[in-house]
Amino acid sequence: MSRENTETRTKILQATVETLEQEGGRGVRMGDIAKATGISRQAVYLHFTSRAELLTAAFLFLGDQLDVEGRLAPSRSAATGVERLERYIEFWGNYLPEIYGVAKALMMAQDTDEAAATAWRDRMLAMRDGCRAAIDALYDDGMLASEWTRPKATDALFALLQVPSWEYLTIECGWSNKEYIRRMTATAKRTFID
Amino acid sequence: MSRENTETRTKILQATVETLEQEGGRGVRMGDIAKATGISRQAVYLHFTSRAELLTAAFLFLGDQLDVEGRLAPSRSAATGVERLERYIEFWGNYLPEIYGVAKALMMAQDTDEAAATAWRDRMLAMRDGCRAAIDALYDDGMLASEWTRPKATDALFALLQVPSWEYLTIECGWSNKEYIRRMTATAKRTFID
DNA sequence: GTGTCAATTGACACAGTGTCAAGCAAAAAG
DNA sequence: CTTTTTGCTTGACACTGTGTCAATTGACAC
Repeated sequence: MSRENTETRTKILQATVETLEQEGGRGVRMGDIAKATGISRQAVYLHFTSRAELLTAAFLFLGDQLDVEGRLAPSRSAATGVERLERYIEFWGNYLPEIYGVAKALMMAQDTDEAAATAWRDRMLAMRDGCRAAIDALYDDGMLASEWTRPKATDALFALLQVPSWEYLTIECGWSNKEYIRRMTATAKRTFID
Repeated sequence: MSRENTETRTKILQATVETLEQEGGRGVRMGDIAKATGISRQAVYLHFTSRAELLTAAFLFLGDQLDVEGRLAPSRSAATGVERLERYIEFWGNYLPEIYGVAKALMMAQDTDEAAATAWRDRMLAMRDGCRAAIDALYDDGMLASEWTRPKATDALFALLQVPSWEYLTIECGWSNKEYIRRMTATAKRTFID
């Protein structure tokens, strides 16, 4: 498992990300990834013990490539709670389409694979933390609507931003990503700000 | 396929519903359902051509058992748009936990099975219609917030009520069902009513 | 008795994951 | 310039779960 940072390992991850992105996360088998990488199926297992581990690694790999930390900076440096909320939703709305393929595959693997479930949960907890920070910032400004406690508002904001919800609105309903961000921001502000 | 309404067919559906409810829709195989029914695995295939067909039939069967139509009546007979919205969310919040097991199984089958995907989509379109009706009623009362068109508001309301969102808030975050209904109603009212 | 129908049993094809062992080729080490 | 090591290949195989097929049984109907 995970023979350090071999060149091949990176090529596998790259191919995984590309293939999943292309297929929308659906129906991608270990053999497909091997073929896309240009190696044998068994070679993939020399670097990743299981499909779940590969998907998890690919998700983290993509996160690095996309510079999540850098993208979160505008939200983190916001002057007000409202601004922080706005910028966080904007980050999320721009980030989601880029991770969608890999995220979808990991979500789907969740159903049958315990390891994938844990991995996905961990990743989502990290995202939830951004929601918590935005809500806390609102609260510190005295702007959090009185009906919400901070934990409940965090739960609700994160629920609002769930992947399936984005999936439904953009892919199913045909909303543009810009519209998704605009309307979700408006909804969040109406919901959480007094 | 579907040899009319044999007694065995009903027993299979009943066992399917119970088993899925019990297991939260996860990890239930054709053989498990056969065992729960007290028949052989092959006998199940005498009544349902595929797992997808069985799950779909179980979903409809459960819908009848739970009297969806009857439960929707309060929302349909609401005097005002606001009331209609409130009652629809209340219906949905009480309905969802009861169908969760079967719904989850059908949702999961979606990922690999085209027939299951279509079946689930159809069922959800029916539910979406309730959202549309509630939004239309609001609009007719002149209460729909100016930033929303009726179709967009329908999309958004339905997205708010997605199964994964409910799943997250109740199962993951531990919200009671009552709290889910209360907070979702409040959120919807803040979002869609001017 | 002879059909017919529902269900049983057991075998099997198929897809996909994951494992194992033998071999091979090129780089590293003596 | 051999030997060893490393990374990969090839091919076979176990396992799980779905769906199919054929032969058989048992009951009830005519």
